[in-house]
Amino acid sequence: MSPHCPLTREEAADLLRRHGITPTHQRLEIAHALFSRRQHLSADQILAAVNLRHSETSKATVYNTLKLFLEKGLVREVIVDPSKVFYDPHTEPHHHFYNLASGELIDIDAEDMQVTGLPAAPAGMVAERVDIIIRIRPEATTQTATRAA
Amino acid sequence: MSPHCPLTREEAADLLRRHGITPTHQRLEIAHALFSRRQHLSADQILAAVNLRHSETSKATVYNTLKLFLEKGLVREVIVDPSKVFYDPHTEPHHHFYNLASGELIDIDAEDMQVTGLPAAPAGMVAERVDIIIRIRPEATTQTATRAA
DNA sequence: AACAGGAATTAGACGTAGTTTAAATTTCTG
DNA sequence: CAGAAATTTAAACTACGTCTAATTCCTGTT
Repeated sequence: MSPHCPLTREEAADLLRRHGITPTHQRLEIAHALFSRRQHLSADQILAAVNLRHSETSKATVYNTLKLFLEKGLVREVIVDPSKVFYDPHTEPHHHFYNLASGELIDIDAEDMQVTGLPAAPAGMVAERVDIIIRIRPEATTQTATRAA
Repeated sequence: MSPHCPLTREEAADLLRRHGITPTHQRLEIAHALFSRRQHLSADQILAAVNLRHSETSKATVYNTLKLFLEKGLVREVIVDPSKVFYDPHTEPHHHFYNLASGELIDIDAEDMQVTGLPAAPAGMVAERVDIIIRIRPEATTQTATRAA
């Protein structure tokens, strides 16, 4: 596992600067929320986390900042749930388990996996990223839908 | 390529009945939209396709029907775009290219590919499905964001 | 044909994630 | 400090999808 420590404000500011982002108060708060805990959070959850004590950051800023972080390669979007996007502070190549029951995401290191037989991208296209999502669910809770067929 | 012919109303009705779905007029229209063209459509596009000539099917029915088709295993959801869900009439195991520029989805036969080193699902969990999405984009249009870092 | 009853459909109100806008505030620079 | 540029903000807005309650359709019975 990579050592993503709780990180101080100094370190967070440095991280932003290294990515060409002016470290404002709000951006530091958001960076802190994402990088201190090692989790996948939705914009909603980040907004809540940042304003836990006293409201100090607006919804617009959270969305602006996440988009900025995304462009600068600081975070990744994880699109697994039709109702919301998750932001992933882990940017090295990796994949995900997605727990359908709880909505929880679990990282899978890409090094452990091999994909062969990947077809080439269509003419004039380049592959930007390969995402593997394994949707999992509790063993006991069997869905009736399939059995009915 | 599997032979998904344009299919007559008779065949469509049969397909629905085999999946335990009462074939109503609206459901046949929707099935036809999905299965005659071999495409991935959003609910929006299906609504438009079905009502091309004269409006005859409501938004609520399109959503109801797609959910029903999903439960009965007639279609699959493809979640690649944060803003809308695509419905895929192809239910055999396969994966997708997702064209970030155009929003177009292209099937990749699962037989051609091999994934090794897939970790086991966490205790008490079963894998329901493995989705592989290859995000592609036009070669020429290079994004500046990565180079800036 | 009349009718009862359940399934399917519907318009329109609603909820919610995310975007936009225009103004206010902060930050930077000379 | 003045002025400009960048950032943040509240609030209005858009769009996908859901819900509700009423209506229509279908099927079997008499």
